[in-house]
Amino acid sequence: MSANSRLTIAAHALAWIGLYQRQGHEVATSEQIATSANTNPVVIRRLLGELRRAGLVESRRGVGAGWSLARELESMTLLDVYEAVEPGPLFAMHRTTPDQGCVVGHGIQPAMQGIYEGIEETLRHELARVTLENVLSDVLAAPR
Amino acid sequence: MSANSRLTIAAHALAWIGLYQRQGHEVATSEQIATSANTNPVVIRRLLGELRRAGLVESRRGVGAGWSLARELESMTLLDVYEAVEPGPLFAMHRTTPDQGCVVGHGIQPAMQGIYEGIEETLRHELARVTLENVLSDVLAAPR
DNA sequence: GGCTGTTGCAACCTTAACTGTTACGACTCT
DNA sequence: AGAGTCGTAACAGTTAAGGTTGCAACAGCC
Repeated sequence: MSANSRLTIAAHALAWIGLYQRQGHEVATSEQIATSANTNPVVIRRLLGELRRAGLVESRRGVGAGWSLARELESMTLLDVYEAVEPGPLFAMHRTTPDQGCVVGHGIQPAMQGIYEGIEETLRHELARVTLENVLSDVLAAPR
Repeated sequence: MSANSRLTIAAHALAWIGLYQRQGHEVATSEQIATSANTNPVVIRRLLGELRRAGLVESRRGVGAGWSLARELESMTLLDVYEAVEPGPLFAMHRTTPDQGCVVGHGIQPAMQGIYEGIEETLRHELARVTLENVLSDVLAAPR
């Protein structure tokens, strides 16, 4: 499957901002987060832009600009982040419509649709069980 | 996320072979399956090759060649198919190692690893609940 | 023994998504 | 006015998947 690191990087950025704010700072810059995640600031800005549209972070422009949390880490779950950065469904249907004259070709899409919906619902439930506060705690609990 | 139709096509192929065999035929050809799935026979052969390595189907060569089920549809689950055709994990880590000198950069990977493993375990459990017999029943239950 | 139909597999192209990078305008504080 | 940072567009590079063509290998049949 597509090795998709968007959720990982987004969680990284949120944990970084949260920790930085607890250390007394107002805002974090995309430059700082990018250094920690070992990537490009534009990548971080793009991701945080999606999180802002979802109401998870806020940004400030001008001198002293940067990013801050819009809510407490306790109130954010991985599901919130997942929905903000992952557009499509987990499993896709055929790229081209199967043969509707064939019994299987005709019935396969509704069948798989129903199955996939149940599975994705379970996935969302699991993602909703993990808060970003949990993530940060786990991060800080790592042996050094 | 990656729109990955491999699981869908593999399930389609298995359901097709299963139904065809119930209609009294010995083997199904990649050509027939490709027509039903509206794709190329080589794509089907590649997928079925992976299912054969997983012990789900068998192939015969020469005249009268084709594919047949290696087990009953009742004994195959979507997890079997998923493991056969999806190599990597659902969520990926950073493409480049994060800054190990940063607390978050150092702890994020083990933290997310643990979280992701739990989620994937749940996903596998859900996939294991659906047999290919369930899939075929749903296919045949679709309104025409 | 040759013919035929199908698998097995390699090679290549196209497409799509994501990442990385550069560039520059917009904004706001000093 | 200057400076630092966001916002965003544009483009190249990478990877995975799907689609296509071609052909050798195989096995049954005449």
